[in-house]
Amino acid sequence: MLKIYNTLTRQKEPFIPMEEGIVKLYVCGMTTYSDAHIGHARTYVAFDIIRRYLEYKGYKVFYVQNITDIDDKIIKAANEAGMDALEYSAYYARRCLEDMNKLGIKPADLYPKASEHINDMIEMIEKLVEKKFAYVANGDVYFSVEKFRDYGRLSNQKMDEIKAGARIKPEEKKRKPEDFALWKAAKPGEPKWKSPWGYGRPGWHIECSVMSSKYLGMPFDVHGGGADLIFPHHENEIAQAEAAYGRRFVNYWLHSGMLKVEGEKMSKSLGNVILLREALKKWRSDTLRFFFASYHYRSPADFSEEALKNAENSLKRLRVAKEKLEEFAEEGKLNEKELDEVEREYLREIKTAKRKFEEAMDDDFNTPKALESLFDFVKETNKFLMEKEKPNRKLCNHALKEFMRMAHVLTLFQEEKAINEKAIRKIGEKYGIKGEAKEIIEELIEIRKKARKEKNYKVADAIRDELKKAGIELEDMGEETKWRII
RNA sequence: GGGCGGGUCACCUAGAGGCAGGGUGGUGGACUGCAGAUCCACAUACGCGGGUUCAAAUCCCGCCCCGCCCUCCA
Repeated sequence: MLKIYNTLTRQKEPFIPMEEGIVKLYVCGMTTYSDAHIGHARTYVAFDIIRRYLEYKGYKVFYVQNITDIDDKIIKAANEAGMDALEYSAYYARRCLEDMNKLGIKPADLYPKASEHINDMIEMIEKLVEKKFAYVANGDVYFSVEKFRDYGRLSNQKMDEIKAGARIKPEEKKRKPEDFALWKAAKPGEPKWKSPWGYGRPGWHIECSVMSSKYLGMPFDVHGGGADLIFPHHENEIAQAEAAYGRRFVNYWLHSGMLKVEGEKMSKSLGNVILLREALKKWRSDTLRFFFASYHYRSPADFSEEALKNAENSLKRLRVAKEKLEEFAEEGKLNEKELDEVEREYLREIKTAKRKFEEAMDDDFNTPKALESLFDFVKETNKFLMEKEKPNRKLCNHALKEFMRMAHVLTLFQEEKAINEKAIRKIGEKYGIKGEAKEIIEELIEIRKKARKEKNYKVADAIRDELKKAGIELEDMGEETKWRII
């Protein structure tokens, strides 16, 4: 039974979707006025894993993630760059999705853009005005927070506390400080759309209420986002949608913890914002994903050189075991009757690991705990392969399949590692070998084998070192030498 | 000031009344020409001070420290 921590109730609740077997998931996407940073990466990996686990459990997941392409910051940045705001945000939206793709995130089913849903937003705002939850002031439209009784429930704040922190900016025409804009009258140099209140543009919060309910219905199952969005963004989303339609908006609210860098918060003023594309130059995407998976999604995570190095080493342990299984694995139906006692024991361990994995993930997507079961699995695999010179190939195949199913939920081992062709060819040249990188490696291993036989360890070690620098690790197993990409 | 989440070995991270789990790193052993990988073993941890309890990392109170939010941040 899957249990999920619901921000709305501040406790873990059994997960029951509206429609059996189907999960409707909405996650707040990016405001695209610059490249994605590793904080975005953290959030979207977290929800990618959540989505994958739901799919693992057999749910059909419909995943919607919006793109905010109308926003003060976009307009400001575009104006500074002398560009059209929508073109500017489209450019960054493309880059952000590209980066997420490189990170290895499974794309959402739909990426609706705010600018393409203006009419839907106007409709919802009209409804709110009609129902007196919103008021028009000089071309602006504001939501009247005091009209919505439940306001503050998600962020667990009392109204007077919210009021105490609220301000009215000079250009705003709202009646109460806690009110928020649904529609803003156009100013010179801003993108604008025609509305019943004159030309203008939507406020930020309305797009999510509109697009999520449009594509997922109301109520829908899961709404997620970074913890920084709980207030006011998600609080406002609830107010808008529930006031407009008079019924519940979302059943489960999920929030991912914030990412720090070297123990400090990541901020432009500290100058420690790390862009995802920069991080990807330094770390492999699967290292980054392992790193994110090694934290529970609700906890704050700390991006540090040491922690990433740690992740890299840890992941290698999993990978080596996986590759060992791959060597023996052979398609075919596993016949349990053919197994001997050692093999049966291994089969039992596989089942145990899988059970523990599911228990961990069922407990509010506890990925660090789920990783434990993968490491258990690896230990048992290593022991098993150590004991069996010729392990049952079907059993290895079965083990590999089970392992990969779990690993894939945690976003691991999705892509084949590429050989650094250029570097290998260069080494090949040195030894007078031509051809495909793989052939070069095989030949180098032959040369080295001969050298080792002659106890010419200088040559043998040189080849090993050079290959290692080119990303190929050799492992001597008696007579045999195996290689792997690192 | 208010709301929320934290402080667990050298490092990263689970656990939330009953011998503190996993990974990285370290040390020793097996294997090895060496290295790597692997296995076995070992060491090291619950921020501080009170309280409740047969029993507290876990519950309560106080304090210190860190992070997030408090009107447009994932």
